[in-house]
Amino acid sequence: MNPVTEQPTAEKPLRADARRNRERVLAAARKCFGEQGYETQMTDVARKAGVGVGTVYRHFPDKTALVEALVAERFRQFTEGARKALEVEDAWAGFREWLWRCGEIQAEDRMVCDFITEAVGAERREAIAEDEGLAEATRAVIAHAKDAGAIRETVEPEDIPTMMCGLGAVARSEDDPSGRVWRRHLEFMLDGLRDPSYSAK
Amino acid sequence: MNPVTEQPTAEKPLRADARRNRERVLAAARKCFGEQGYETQMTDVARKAGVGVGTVYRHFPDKTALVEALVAERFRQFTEGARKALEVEDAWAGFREWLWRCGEIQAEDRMVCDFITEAVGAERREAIAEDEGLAEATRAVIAHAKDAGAIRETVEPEDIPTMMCGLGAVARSEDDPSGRVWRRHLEFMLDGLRDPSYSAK
DNA sequence: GTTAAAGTGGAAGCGGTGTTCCGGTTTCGG
DNA sequence: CCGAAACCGGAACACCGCTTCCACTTTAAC
Repeated sequence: MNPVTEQPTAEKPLRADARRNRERVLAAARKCFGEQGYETQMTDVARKAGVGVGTVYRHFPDKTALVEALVAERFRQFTEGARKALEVEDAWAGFREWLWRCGEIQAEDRMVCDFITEAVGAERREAIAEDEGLAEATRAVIAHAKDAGAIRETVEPEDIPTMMCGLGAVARSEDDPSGRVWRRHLEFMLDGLRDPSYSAK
Repeated sequence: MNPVTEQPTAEKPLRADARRNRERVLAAARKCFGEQGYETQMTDVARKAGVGVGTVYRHFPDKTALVEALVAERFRQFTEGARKALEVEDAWAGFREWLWRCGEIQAEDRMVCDFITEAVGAERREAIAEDEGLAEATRAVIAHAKDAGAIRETVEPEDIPTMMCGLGAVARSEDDPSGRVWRRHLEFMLDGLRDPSYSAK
């Protein structure tokens, strides 16, 4: 009744069919956008999900909202990877494995590549990174790696999104089915970040 | 008269006004595409050039043809830079300056970034690189740098287009007016390519 | 100066994609 | 079991940008 009490957090339970369809749409979207990136059409998603376009729009106000929902999931995975990196014994190994994981994720999801390399304004990108705890987690990993002397002192947290941008552009390349190209690219970049005087403990 | 003699190389001199307009279109296109990349509209180019769209289409069959004409110019600059790299005394300095120059070019032309990172199929990209002598020049620079021990033995010519792809994605970023970000990125990549045991002669 | 060929401008055509709208259907509390 | 509310499907709509088309203008050869 009181419009104030239920203003921002107005969580209303979805009807059974609605909840099912929402999942179907999300699953279909993950697949379509993962393969075709931003150029995926809303109609494709609807068809794949076995629902009408109207249903897609009922759950997501527009294409951007759907895309951001998908991308947020991926960003959460990036964050999770960063947390794991902090727990690895050897700081360099943790750092390296984290970026590697990020590469794998990009390689198997064209949408996240498109998103990171462009597709939407930088503000949204940063907002989502912040929301999903990625910005903070990145700072932590960098600090940790620096403390251990694993990466150069000149490396800054902001260098990571930049690298992900470059890596994303490479990873979404259509003619790299084996992933050989992006792996080489990442390998060179890691060499550029590593502190030359570091040796695993 | 004989259709055979003038078949493939049928160079007909353009009328004076046509030649003038062609130049205007090219100049306008360089500016528009340079700033806005592939999303530039044909109408924009026409307006900027002070001609009708029809005139643009008279000189270039479609948008792709216009884009490729512009990009070919840039690729020629890449090639030219590579040739200069071979003449520099210190192999590492030559190599480094070349990639730096490539970065500058990408930073001031969003279209070439779009082209290198996507926008068109890889076949066209490779075809133009071949046409403009870039592929060959790249092989030469890599070989030269390796001979001098400036870059790691593991570096291959194909790694350069890959790096340019990543660099292009970074360089076209709208929020990097000073170029600080792409320069840092390139610097790290160079560190990854450089042979650790090399010292300038 | 005359005329045929070359060139021009820009309105209209067209294909493609995100989004809306609403008659019909499903859910679920009472 | 009933009815209101929530939900669904997909045709229709709206918009946008590349490309075409042709009546009109300019060039340049004779």
